[in-house]
Amino acid sequence: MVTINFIPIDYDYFDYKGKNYAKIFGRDDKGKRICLIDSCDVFFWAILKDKISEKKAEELCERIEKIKVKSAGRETRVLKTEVHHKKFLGRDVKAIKIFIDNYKDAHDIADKLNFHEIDKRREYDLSYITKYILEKKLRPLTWYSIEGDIIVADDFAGINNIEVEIALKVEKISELENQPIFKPKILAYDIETDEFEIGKGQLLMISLVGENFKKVLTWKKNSSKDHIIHCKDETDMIEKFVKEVKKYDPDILTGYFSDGFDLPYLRTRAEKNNMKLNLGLDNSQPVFTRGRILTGKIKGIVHIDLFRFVKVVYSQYLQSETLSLNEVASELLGERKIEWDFKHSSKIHEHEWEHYYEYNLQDSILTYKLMGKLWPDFLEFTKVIQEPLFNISRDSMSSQVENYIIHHIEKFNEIIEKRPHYDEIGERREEEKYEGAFVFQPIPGLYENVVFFDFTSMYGSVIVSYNLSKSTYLEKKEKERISKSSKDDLSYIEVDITEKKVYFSKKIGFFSQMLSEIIEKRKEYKKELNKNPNPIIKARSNAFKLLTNAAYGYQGFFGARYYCREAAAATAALARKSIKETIELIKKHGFKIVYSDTDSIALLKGKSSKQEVLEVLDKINKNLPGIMELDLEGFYKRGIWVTKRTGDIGAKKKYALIDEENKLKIRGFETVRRDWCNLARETQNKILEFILKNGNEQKALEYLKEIITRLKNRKIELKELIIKTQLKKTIEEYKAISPHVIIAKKMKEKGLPVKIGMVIEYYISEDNKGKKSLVRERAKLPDEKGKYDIEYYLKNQILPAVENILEVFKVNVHTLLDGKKQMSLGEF
DNA sequence: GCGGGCTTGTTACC
DNA sequence: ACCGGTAACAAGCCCGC
Repeated sequence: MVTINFIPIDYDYFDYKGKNYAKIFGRDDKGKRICLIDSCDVFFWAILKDKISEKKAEELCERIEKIKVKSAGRETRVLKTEVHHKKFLGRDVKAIKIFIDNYKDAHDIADKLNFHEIDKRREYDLSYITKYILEKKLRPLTWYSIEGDIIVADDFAGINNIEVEIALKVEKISELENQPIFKPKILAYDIETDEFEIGKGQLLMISLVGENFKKVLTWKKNSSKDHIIHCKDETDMIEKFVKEVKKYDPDILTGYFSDGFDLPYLRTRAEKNNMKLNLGLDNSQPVFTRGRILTGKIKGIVHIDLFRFVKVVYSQYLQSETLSLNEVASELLGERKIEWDFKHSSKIHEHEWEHYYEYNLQDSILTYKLMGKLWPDFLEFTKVIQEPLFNISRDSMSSQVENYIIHHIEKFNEIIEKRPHYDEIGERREEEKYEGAFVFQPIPGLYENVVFFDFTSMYGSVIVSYNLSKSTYLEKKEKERISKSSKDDLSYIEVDITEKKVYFSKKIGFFSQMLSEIIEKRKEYKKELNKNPNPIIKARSNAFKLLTNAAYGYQGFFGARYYCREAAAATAALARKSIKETIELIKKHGFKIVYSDTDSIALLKGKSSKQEVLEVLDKINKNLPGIMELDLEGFYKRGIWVTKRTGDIGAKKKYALIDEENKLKIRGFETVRRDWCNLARETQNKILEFILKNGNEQKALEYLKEIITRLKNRKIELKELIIKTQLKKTIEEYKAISPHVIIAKKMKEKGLPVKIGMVIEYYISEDNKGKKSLVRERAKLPDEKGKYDIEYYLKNQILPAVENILEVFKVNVHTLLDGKKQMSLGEF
């Protein structure tokens, strides 16, 4: 028996003699590669109908214990059963815990449980790894002291063929009180190819970057540089790649979009060359699972596609308009890719190869640095949610919420709800949309001294304050039963969700309880962060913040185990009610409301002092229910709201503010929309800035005239006129062929990469400009020859971007265009 | 073949 | 299919005249 300190990094499982085992890869405190083999009880639940007595339950157990299932060459039987008092969706239930040999047969055995005493079967749809973590409490990225026996020669049919220094059969697990800092060994990689479709073309080079480690493997032109390793051919290069990875021995192998490109491309090329891409610690090849997106798993090494994590966890904080490596790295690291215009290898000049190698290397350098920068987020997310790093790096926010619930439900004695079946998802999706947030209809104008209030985590605090969830939702019958049993003090609340009324128990449910703990922790770590700024606490606080924000969406998401449309609709309804009441209260204090959207309210300070505004805020807070809280978001010198393009009413979700430090805050305007050309965006931005700074339109008008003159004289560079639109589906799927679809087609014909999610760039030219010509007929690729269409850019880009803003000052931009001297106030 | 209303599609706000 | 609804707006589509 040996004892080691161990941190679990990657989880896998296997069958041996019909039984399930977990195989956990990790390190000891000296950095040695360790593999643990362990097992846990395998069971699921049969929830009994309400009136089944203890005695009947015992009888049923006997019958269940006789069940046997034959499948896939093994026979699984029920090992034992136990009757337990559990909770299911907050209700007390009697349930039989059914222990079996092999988790894979849980479904089949569950199917055989067609006894009339049984109401529901649950927890047969959790993964073995999730079950294992729950049962044995060997949580990822946490240090443990492990006692166990060294696995020798033929144990588990030669499972020790794994390339690890120690393999242990676990006997005892105890968490270390003192948790040392864990620094994973990270290796980043990136490939370059001639084609962008998996299965086409060849690999040209592969770069690898780790700590004090950089290499570019290539079978193309020789280089005198040490870090550029020459290979005989593609096969040799792939072999060397595998060797280099094994030698470096990383915990994490990371790429950017590597699930979708680098790893499957490598795998396909290896196949074509009749060789194995045996990266796994047991020399297995990467395994790809086909979801909506390909996912590449390597045994023992955590393969992380950084793009996926950035998309789920980081994108909402990023200013970047795309999530390309270049933009994300430049925002988060302040470093960019090396410039390189893609061309086929046959067209690359001899002297250009060195540059191409450095380009390839830089991508891995950026990926490596990004992984380092995001590591605290990976670590904290993993520790909070308690699923393996591999899943954490890929799961959607709804899965993260769900996994948090699964790993924190034990103390509620709750049996876990099942995942909805295919047809159930279909039904949920067909349900009608419920009414959402309230948006205030603004009156267009320029306002002085604007104050913004907002509710902190509004939807989350509504869910907690009113106890809105699947387990607290009362069907009509239940509601009536409750109202009969306790007449004086109503033990439920009624919520009007527009199309009907719904009811929720006041007895706190686990969802609200968990969410209130999440919100509490978020507050706690935010406070700690203010005292002691550090990346780990920041990441932890952020993890709780994201969970808080996703909880509402989760309950309204059709794929959720704890989906509850009524709870989601009630959350929105109570938020609407709450903000409308707050608006009325603020009005009663003599303030004018100019805007409100979902959880924020804009009011005019008028002649009141800041102090008086804060006093009103205090008063409102004293009367808010539960944990709901209204905050001061900020004081602004000025703000502007404009009319919609059609009609005279004020546009919602479009406004611009300037704070006391002259910082602009622009929402919804073309300035912040990437599907408008830079010229229109920058012109609008400048005009908003002039207006908000000066409180009038004079300078803005001068500026606008100058831009128009420059455009009319073709003095504006083409790159300022490029319009960018994302391709959201394949070209064939489009019913309406808009300019960006035509351009995508052109690109494809040219052999350029065209993929879903790509941002297509184009400009509008003068060519084919007939009377009824469509815009798409004049759209051209940025490097395509042509004259940009001055009229189009004036009429469809510049003027629409500024006319509603200047209209606030009664300036008609169309008369400006005609060259007439048109100044403000002239018209009325 | 023209114009306006409707649909499709993208992006933003919260 | 992989979190919700609200909203603005461009461009294409389509139908009645």
